[in-house]
Amino acid sequence: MAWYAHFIKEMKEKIEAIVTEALEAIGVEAGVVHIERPADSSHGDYSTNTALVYGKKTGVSPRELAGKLVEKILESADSRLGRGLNLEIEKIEVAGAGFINFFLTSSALESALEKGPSFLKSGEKVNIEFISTNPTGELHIGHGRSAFFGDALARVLALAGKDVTREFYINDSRESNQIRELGKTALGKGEQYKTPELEEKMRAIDFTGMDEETAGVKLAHAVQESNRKFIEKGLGAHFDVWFSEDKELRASGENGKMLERLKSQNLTYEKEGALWLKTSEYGDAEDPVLVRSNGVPTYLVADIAYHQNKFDRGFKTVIDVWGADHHGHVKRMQAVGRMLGWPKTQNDADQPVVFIAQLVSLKEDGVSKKMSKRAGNVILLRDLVEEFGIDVVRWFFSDRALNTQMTFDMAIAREQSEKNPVFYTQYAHARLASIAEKCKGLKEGKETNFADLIKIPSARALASKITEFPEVVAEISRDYNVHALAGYATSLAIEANAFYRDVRVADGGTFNSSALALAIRAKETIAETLSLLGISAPERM
RNA sequence: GCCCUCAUAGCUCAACGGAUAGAGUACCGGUCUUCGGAACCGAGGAUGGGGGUUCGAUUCCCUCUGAGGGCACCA
Repeated sequence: MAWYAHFIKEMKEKIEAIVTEALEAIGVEAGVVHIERPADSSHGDYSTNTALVYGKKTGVSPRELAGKLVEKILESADSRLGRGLNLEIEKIEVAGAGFINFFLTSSALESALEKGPSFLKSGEKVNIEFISTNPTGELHIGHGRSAFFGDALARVLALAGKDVTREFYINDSRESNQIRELGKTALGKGEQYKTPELEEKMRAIDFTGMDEETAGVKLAHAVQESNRKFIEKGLGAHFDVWFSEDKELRASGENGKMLERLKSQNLTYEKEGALWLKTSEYGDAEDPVLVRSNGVPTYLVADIAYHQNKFDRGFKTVIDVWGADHHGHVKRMQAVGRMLGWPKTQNDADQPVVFIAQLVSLKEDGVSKKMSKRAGNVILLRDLVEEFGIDVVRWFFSDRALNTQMTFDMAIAREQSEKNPVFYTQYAHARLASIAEKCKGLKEGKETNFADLIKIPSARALASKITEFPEVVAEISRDYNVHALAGYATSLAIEANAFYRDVRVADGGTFNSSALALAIRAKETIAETLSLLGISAPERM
């Protein structure tokens, strides 16, 4: 945990500690102190708005308070923190409305770069379920959001030290209407879900003698199998568990057990021949039906049993990534969670933790259209990947927040794919790789120490930006803003290109060793960030 | 009718309540025998309307307008 410890546990927290201590020395009761990474490198490596926040409480102007704080920090630095502070922080200044900016010494930056990133393993068991498309057809572009968000989030959480299980829930219960409809189609008694691809799968199966449910499950498994292959090979998303509703909840009797439990705990009642669940007593808008009047359970029984199953397997955090068309179920499942006593998250939030991916709408000739299978205007994820490549598609879906409403225009997608920011980032990586390769055949030149190198602003900005990596990962593992990865990768590429412009690593027959080391760390950090997004970092393009 | 989400540059998107609201793309001007020009530098261009809270609001609250989604004995 060297680098992570150095910069999060030591540097960031150390600054937080000395600011807090300075506040107390002035006689201010200190609460939360925010330490940030300023966007502008001229504002230092770390920055705090403490004086602005506490200025009013002390009746002093923010700038004046900031000045006092800096004075206290400098005063107590040697006695309280020893010589360490002087070795790591070169300059503290008051700027703007009253910000206090901290500039690291070159040796602090250098040692951070040398140590490289590593993370503290918490081993907290996290389950993340995503995609979970019905086994009635192929994945379309709407599934792309939850697919790439879930996959990248799982990668980030795993890197941040959590024990992550990625899970896919297969809605293959023979009791579901979808499966029955699919069965009808299989037996030639319906048209639901029929596509050329589905018909091809139907021809490969002998349905004679099967009832609708059996035929539906059979066909669903064929669809599921090809979807699974596409998800793994085409999308590069890996799942640890493929959870079959039909086998592991219905056939195993878990659904029945859950139903009995709900009844015995007096959480249900009968009305109009159906069995209802009292979720409204736990914050839900209205009570849903658990068992229909025809005796068949609804999806809800299985969904409750499924989530209970996850908690029973020891997961502390249970995450679901759903489409916006399911957002109405969030409150319902969380009401069930309170009902059954599912544990809260570390931040005392309800479980399951649900992320809602806004739906994707289509645009053609400037006109918005609703994506509809029946109208035939569905864009399959498969087609997108085939046309643009997985890197472009992944970036396209990952560089924006999950709650943005994206409209998809194929013409714009084509135009943008050629000038996609992902190429910009990959290009910066390839360039750095090329430099490193070139230096292998050269001798080390003179006067190449790091302190001199980072006198060049772009070199310093690049070094500082690289050291942000573990903080970016840590922050995403807290706030789940996966799209910040794309932004970080882009800013790394921007800094790398500026560095390339200002610093010659290889010149004549020799190379600058500290510049080369910085270039290599930049290359590795870009690659690692892209890899969290599931995007490749080619050595040459 | 009720509920959820969203509205930022011509376009696609950023911005823990903070510093001059940032990128990419498009358009305009420049760099140019390059450690890889898929690059670099410069210019113009934006917070839907109206209130409120705050030292400070794109961000929080209210309201209006517009867009998407939900409100099944479908999943």
